Order: sequence, then structure tokens, then C-alpha cells
Amino acid sequence: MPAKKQLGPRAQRKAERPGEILDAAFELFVEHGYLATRVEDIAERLGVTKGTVYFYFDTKELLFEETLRHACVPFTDVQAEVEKLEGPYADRIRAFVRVVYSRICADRKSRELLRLAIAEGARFPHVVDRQFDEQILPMFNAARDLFQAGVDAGELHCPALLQFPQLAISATMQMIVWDLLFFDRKPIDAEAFIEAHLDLLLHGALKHARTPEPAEGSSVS
Amino acid sequence: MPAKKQLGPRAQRKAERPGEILDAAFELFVEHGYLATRVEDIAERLGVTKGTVYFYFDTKELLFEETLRHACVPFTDVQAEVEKLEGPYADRIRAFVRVVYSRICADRKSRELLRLAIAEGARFPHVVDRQFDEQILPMFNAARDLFQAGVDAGELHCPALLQFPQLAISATMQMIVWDLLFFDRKPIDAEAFIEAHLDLLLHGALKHARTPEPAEGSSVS
Amino acid sequence: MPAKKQLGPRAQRKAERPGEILDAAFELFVEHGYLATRVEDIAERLGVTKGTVYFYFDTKELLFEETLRHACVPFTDVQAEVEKLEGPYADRIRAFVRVVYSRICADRKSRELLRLAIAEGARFPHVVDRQFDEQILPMFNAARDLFQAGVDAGELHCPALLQFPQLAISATMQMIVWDLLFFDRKPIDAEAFIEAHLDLLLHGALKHARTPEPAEGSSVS
Amino acid sequence: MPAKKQLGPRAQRKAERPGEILDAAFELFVEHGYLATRVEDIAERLGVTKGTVYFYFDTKELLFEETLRHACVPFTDVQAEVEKLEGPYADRIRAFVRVVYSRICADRKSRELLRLAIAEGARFPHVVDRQFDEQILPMFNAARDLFQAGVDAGELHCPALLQFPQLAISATMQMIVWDLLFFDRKPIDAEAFIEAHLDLLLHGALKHARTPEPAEGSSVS
DNA sequence: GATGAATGAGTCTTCATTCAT
DNA sequence: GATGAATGAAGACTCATTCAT
Repeated sequence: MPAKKQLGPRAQRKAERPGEILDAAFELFVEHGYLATRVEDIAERLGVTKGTVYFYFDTKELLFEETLRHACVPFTDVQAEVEKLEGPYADRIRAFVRVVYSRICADRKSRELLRLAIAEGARFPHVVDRQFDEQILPMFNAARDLFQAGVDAGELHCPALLQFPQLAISATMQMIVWDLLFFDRKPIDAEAFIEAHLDLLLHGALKHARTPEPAEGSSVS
Repeated sequence: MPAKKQLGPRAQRKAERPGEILDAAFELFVEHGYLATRVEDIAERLGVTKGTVYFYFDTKELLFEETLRHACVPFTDVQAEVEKLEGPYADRIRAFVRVVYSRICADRKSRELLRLAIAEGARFPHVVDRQFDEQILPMFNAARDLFQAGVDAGELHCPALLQFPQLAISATMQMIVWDLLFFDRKPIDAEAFIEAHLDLLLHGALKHARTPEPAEGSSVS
Repeated sequence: MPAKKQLGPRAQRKAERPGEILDAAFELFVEHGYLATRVEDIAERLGVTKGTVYFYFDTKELLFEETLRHACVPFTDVQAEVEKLEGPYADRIRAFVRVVYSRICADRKSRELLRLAIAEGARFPHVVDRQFDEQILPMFNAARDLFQAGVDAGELHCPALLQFPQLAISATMQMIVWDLLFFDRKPIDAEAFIEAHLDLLLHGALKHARTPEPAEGSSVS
Repeated sequence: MPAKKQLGPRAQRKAERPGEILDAAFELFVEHGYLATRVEDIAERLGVTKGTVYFYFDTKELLFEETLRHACVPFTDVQAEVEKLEGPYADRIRAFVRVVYSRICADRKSRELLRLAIAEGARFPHVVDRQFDEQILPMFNAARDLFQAGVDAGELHCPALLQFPQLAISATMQMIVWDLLFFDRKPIDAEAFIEAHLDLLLHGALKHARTPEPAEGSSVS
């Protein structure tokens, strides 16, 4: 960690501006959508004028694309975390789903990003596709590997999940759609929702089902 | 139904116009969003001019709200269908989920409606809320009643579904989000997806689990 | 000449608008140039608003091109007039030059058009070239034919004019350049200027020089 | 001339900067016109930034005026050359026209300057007028003196040229207009054009017409 | 009922100009 | 001297809305 080059206040400002603009743009694009957000509004939120925004980004469209890029939280570590999981596969799956939930659904920025992708994605398909290839697909593949390992270990029986690993996080998506539609007018207890989903998910995915019958944190001797 | 023909061709035309306009508006609002759709485009699709649209709808905003209202397929019969279900509860749940799927996900109009609700809902919350109260909530309540009946009959054990009946259709939602994001650039076999979801859902929802182990159409002796 | 279809005042207005706009645009483009003329100024001169101008012309650039096209006085009749000339070729040449002068130089609109072509032509080369092919070149060819006929008739000896027929109207061009540069700050007697040019031109173009015969105020003994 | 080197490299730079800026500005103003040329483009061509240009010139408008002034090639020596001419007046006129041609028409900078004066002169009339008074008028007066001397010597008969000495260079002007309009899309052999002009000019300007004596490729049996 | 010419507020974008560093 | 981030006035263009015909 060598100290950052000692920047003058001017240079420092310049280095920080683009990020500041993208943050402000993200908020407003998320809140009002692409078309309904004025470049001037974005500038205003920073206390600068439109000219400044255009100094850093040539067009509103480019600004939007950069905004999406900037808002992406790298999911690469999700993969890493999945691979580090240990213990019974039921617990690994719980851990996986909770990680995804905390990344996509609980993290305001990611949630809003998805909102934006759904609302404006038709206008910028290449941005959505890039995001898919770099973030979503690897995550699903990591999930599939996890499920396969569970099957191989004799702990899981889940052809459905091997075919569609994304089903493991369907509740997360549903949670977000709910949020997109009703915002905070029809609140849901998100934690409880995810746990309920896990309950349903696991007792279908486990090969050795709940014969003696416990639930929530189920374990087999 | 022959009553319709009582009207002269002129009067008939007049009676049909609003519906025609709303259909055309729906297509365009869905395709481009609220702001990017011009009133003139809507008129053009019908072969009339702006003035005609404004004759029937005072403002673009009102036209949009009417469009959403008009596009709503009444779900009341979903309730009715659920109540008519008979046989093992596993099958009833399958039937319920398939009905919802065919109504919301397979029906293009409903799917697009959801797209529109997500993309523009923030601009028209009251329209979304009305739709929720009149369509979504009753459907969920019907689902909850179904699950409760299954529990009472000793066939189901699913506190999760009683708490969040919408989990039964999480895959349907996920399917739509997928479609909204990737349109037809990353196609999925929707039927297989729903069946996979049902497989997971049921084997977690059934009180008498798969002890001896069958899957897919599982049955106990 | 069947009477023009009886147009309502509305339709009549619509039919006249484009021409009115082009006239106003011509004045302003000529006066201030392409870039310095605002679309709103053009509208204002007509007592309408910019929206009206854009109703008839999609962009400022198209409006400019149409303006040039609209301002073009067809030169085709110059050709016709040249072909009808009779009498000694000296007189025919005088007549030709005077016609060109009256068309290009004395006619305010044509003069301004040339001004515009010089000032903004680099921005719209295709417009200039079209004008050249359709107007200028035929006129020069007609001139060359006239000179050739004079040579054949034994009245002219002018290889220079056969090679460069445009030399016959060089003074007209010079007059316009003068006007472009100094407008009315350094006025010139245009009629006298053209006559002086003709004096020089002819006594070089005539095969039988001025030995016996004097012309235009020049005399020998 | 060695005095220049007394300055340090820094000071020298400073002394040269204004001229460099004006040269760069000239190129760009000529190519794109006043309004379409950005101050930043001018700076960029020099490898400096806007601020530097503004250090030397307070406004774009002043920069433009200085650019015109700086681009003016002093015509004073044209006068001097004219006065040094000897021999038959026909030859003196040829020499005069050729000098003017080489100065105004063949010299790229002067030609472009005229283009600029025509295109933008209306915006800066005082600059054009100054140029006229200091450069054009003296040149024309020198020409008139030459023609008068020829008349006095009994070699010329040209009231037209005495009244409008500029007619002697009308072809030069026409050549430039041609270039302004068609650039290099309709090329002309400039040398041949000027010679043709001289042929016409002289055989009208010469008191003793071409009866006995032929010139420039013209011959009578 | 339908038309479509006209309006004008609103938005993106450019660029001459300033000034702290 | 030079830099270049920031300003803000200005201009092209759009489109919801009106209303005379």
C-alpha cells in the first residue's frame, strides 16, 4: 500500500469527480428512470452545473452506461465464498443463498441496479448482456458445481437444481420484484421470506428427506 | 350478443375506438416505455391522428392509466378455479401453479403488463396498488386457503407457504424477470423451468416426504 | 389554367407556409450566415414560433438546403434567350452579357444566393455542385456556342473565349465580390462598370479590330 | 537580425507565441469559418490549451481580427514593382496582371484571406475597410497611373480601364470565386485562364488594334 | 368526430470565458 | 506563463396539448 501520490486539492478533486457524478447519476436514474432524469438534476445534486457533467461524460447515454458499470459490485468473490464452504451440503446451500441475498437483495445498490436493468435494459441490451456474462453466469455455474458436489456426496437429490441452478435464488428475485412494484407500501419481512424459501428449497433438495421430522436447521444425526 | 349490431356503423366505430386506442397504446407503452412513446405514434398505429386520441383521453397520463387498467386480465377466475380443484393436494398445487403460470407468464399481455408495472410503476403507484388489491391479494389468499386445507387434511406441512403463499409462484416471477432482462437473447425452456420449480416446491411442501424415494410424480404406495 | 382548387383558408395557409418560411430563411441566412441564424429568428420574422418551422422542415440543415434550392432562379431561359439573338455578333455578345448581369448581379435574390454559396458552400458542396451542373454549365455552353458561331461567321476571333467562356462575365463576378466585401460602403456604378467591361471585352473579341469603326465613346480622329 | 538570439529560450517562446497562435487560427478560421472554429481547436493545433490562447488574446473576436490583420501580405511592394516596369505598355500590363495574380490568386494565404473576408466580412466590416484603404486602393491607383501613362505615351486607348482599373484583374477575382465555390471539384488551369484573360484585355486596351500585328497565337493569314 | 397546424415549455448539448492552482 | 475544471448562456430539436376548420 504505497501512499497515493500526493495530489494537490485540484487534482484530487478531478480524480474524485467522475465517481461522484456516477453516484449521483445512479441515485437519480434509479429513482426516475433514464429519460425522466435530467443531466442538470444530476449536476445539481453535486452542487455543480451541467457543464461539469459534460466535461467528464460526453453524452447522457454514455453517462448512463458508465453509471451501470460503476454500480456493479463484483460478484467474483461470491464464487470464491461458495468454494470455501464446508460442512453438510444443506448448510452450504443455506450459506450460498444467504450470501446471494445479502449481495443482491439486501445491498441497496445492487437491488436498485437490478431495478434499473429491468426498467431500462431494453434500451441498453449490451450493458445487460455484459453484466450477465461477467457476473450472473459464473455465479450460476458455481452454484451448479455446489449442487453437483452435494449429489456426488450422496447428500442431495436435485435434478431440478442441476438443470436450473437459478431456482435456488428465485425468492431473492421475487423479493426484488415485490420491492420494485410496491416499494415500501407493502413491506415484507425479507429475512423471514428468505428463510421460508430455504425451508421449502431444502426439503425438496435433500435426498434423505425429513423422515423423523425436524425443520429449520435440519440435520441427520 | 346480437345486441351489438343495433348500432349504425358510425356509432359502432365510436364505441370501439377507445378500446382500439388502448390496445395500440399498450403495445407501444410496453415496447418503449411511457416517456419514449409519443401520442402521435399511438394514433399512427391506428391510422388516425393525435386529435382523435385526445378526443377520447384528456392527457397522455390518463391514457396510460387507462391502458394499464384495460390490459388487466381479471384474475377472479383463478380463484374460482382454485376452489374447484379436487384430488390430492400435491396435484392441486401443481394445478394452481400451472394456472398462474399460464395466466401471468405464458400470456404475452400479462407478462408485458408486469414489465410495464415494473418499469413505470414508480410513476403511477396508485394504479399498481389497485391492481394489487383487486387481483394479487385475492389470488394469494386463495392460495393460502388451499395450503391451509392441505395442512388440515394432513397432506401438507408447509409453514413457509402459509406465511408467504407467493413463494409457490416464485419461479414464475423469476421467469418473467429473466424475460424482461434478456428478452429472447438468453432463452429458457419455460415449461421445464416451471416443472423443475414444482418438483422442488412439492417435495418440500409434502408432509409425508419421499422416504422410499421416488421423484417426479411421486406417490406413496 | 384551370382555377386552383378552391382551398379553405386553412389549406391555403398550409400551402403557402413552406414558401413563406423559405423566403424568411433566405433573408436571414444571407444576412447572418448559416450558423449565426437561429431557427427561432426565422420563425419570428413570420410571426410564428420555432415549432412551426420544424413542422415543415425536419432540421435546420435541410431548411438551409431547401432555401438554396428555392432561391434558384431557373437560368434555362437564359439559354433560350441567347439562342434567339440576331444581328451582328458584337451586339449578341453585349446582349448576352447584359442578360447575365441582370439575372445574376442586378437581381437581388440571385446576388445574395451567390453570396450564400460562397460563404457557406464549403458546408454544403453537393448543393453548390447541383446548382453548377443545372444552371452554370448549360449557360457557359450556350455562351461558347454563341462565340463559336461568331467565329464561324467570320465576325469574331476569340480563342480565349472559346476556351473559357466564363471570361465574358468576369466583370459580373467581380461586381458581386465587390458587393460582398464592401456592401454599400464603397458603391460602384454597376451599369457603367458592365459597359466598361463590354468595351474591353469586345474590342478584344472582334476579329476585325476597331480600325475603321469606333464603338462606345471610343473614337480615332 | 542576430539580435533575436539575445533572448533566453523562455522569452523567445513568449515572443513567438502570438504569431504561432495567429497562424493556427488563420488555418482553422479559413477552413471552418469564424463560428464553427472553437478556440480550443486553435490551441490544440499548437499543442497548448485554451488558457494560453486567452492569455494572449482577450476574446475570440479580437483573435479573429488580429488573425486577419496578421494574414495580410503587404501589397506595398506591388506598387513598387509596378513603378519599376519598363518597355511597351502591353508588356507592362501583362507584368502587372501576373504579379497581382501571383500575389492574390496563386498565393494560398491571400486566396484564403479573401475567402475569409467574403464569408465573414459582414461581421467585421471595419477590418475589411482598413484592408481596402491600405492595400487595395493604393494598388488600383498604381494601376490607373500605369494605364494613364500608357495613354499619354500613345500606346493605350482605354477609358474603361481608367475609370475602373480593377477590370484589369477581373479574371483573378473570378478565378478565386471559382475556387471558393468548387474548391478542387471543378479544377481550372489557372495559368491558361490568366493568359486568356490577358489576351482579351490587351487587344481591347491597345490603341493600335491587331490589324497588322498578331499576338498570342492569333494570326491573320 | 376528426384533423393537423401551431404552440411553447422542456431537454440535450456546445462552447466562449474565467480563475484557482 | 500555462493549465484545465467549471460555468452558464445559447441554440437545436421534441412533443404534449390546443383549437379552428
